[in-house]
Amino acid sequence: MAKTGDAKGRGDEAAEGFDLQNFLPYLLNQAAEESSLSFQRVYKDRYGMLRTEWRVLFHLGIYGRMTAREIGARSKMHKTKISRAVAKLAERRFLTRERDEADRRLEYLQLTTAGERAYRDLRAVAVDYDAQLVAQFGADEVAVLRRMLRRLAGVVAD
Amino acid sequence: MAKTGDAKGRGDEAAEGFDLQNFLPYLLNQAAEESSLSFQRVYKDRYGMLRTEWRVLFHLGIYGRMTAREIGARSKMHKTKISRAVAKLAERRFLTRERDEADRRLEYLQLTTAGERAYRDLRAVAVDYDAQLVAQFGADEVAVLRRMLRRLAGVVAD
DNA sequence: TGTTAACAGTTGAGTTTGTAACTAACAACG
DNA sequence: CGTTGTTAGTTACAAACTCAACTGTTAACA
Repeated sequence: MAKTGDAKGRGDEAAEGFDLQNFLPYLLNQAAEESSLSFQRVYKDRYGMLRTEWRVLFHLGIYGRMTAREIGARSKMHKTKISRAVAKLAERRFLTRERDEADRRLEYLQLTTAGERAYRDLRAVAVDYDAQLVAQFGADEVAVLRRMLRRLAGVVAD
Repeated sequence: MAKTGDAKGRGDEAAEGFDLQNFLPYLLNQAAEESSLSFQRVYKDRYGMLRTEWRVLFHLGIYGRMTAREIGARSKMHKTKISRAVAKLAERRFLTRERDEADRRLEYLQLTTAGERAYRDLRAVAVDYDAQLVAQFGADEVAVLRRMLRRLAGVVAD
């Protein structure tokens, strides 16, 4: 009933041929889910982490000591997600929290040695993943893909 | 502390410069979330639908009458998600369920007139979105992006 | 046939997320 | 100072998701 076979002369010719597999939000979600799977398995099985947690771990690992607010600004994750992720990471002794005495609303987060170790381990996996990807698609194509994704994500600067 | 400033001579030169904004699973998730937002607002506000629900709606709208199993095969959504989405759509009279008498495990799903109407409405929004995207990025780049995403998603054929 | 395996779809328990309201601390301005 | 507004971060509750177990049905094959 939806697939009429002759789409001409109805007033919605362009829409008739609509393909879900070309619709970008859908396609992006599919690709994101698929590409996350292998990496997810590692941080989940090896450290019992959730997506939000490895993200926080990586932010601290890469950029160093910072507050939850700064992580939110960089990652665009909602503050409640970050709050819970930080609580879990602290509980597992992957990070320490230190109150800013000048502005007592702020709390500086920093990886512990164990946190650093986990970060380096997972980072190695991520680097491998990227290398594999470049090998499969070619460096140029991957560069184009990254550039477009960054624009889509609305990342202006870092 | 993580950013040492001189990464040479440590044995992990490649990893030291690791950038989250280049890591594809992360980048894909960011882009997917961002690009889903505007469309999500429409199907949520206008029909009170969830992501899974518009997906089922679109599968039936585009490909016509089919079973939940087929939707799962095409979309790679888990069957419990589909089951619940179908239940909601049926409750709202957007689709009808019809048992296959030859194989009574199967249930054919089909959009009602109201379901068709909702589908066409949302499809128009999706088509607009795509047009806007092509205008912003250029048809060639969008084509490249789609092709790569399809490969990443592991879509072999349809 | 009778038994066992496989499949379509549903349900339930536990976990994670999203929204909004909350606490505590600082800022601005009369 | 003191009221009002804003910000960092947490918590409560409802909605949604995951995973495993379940029902009902067909298939396989001894």
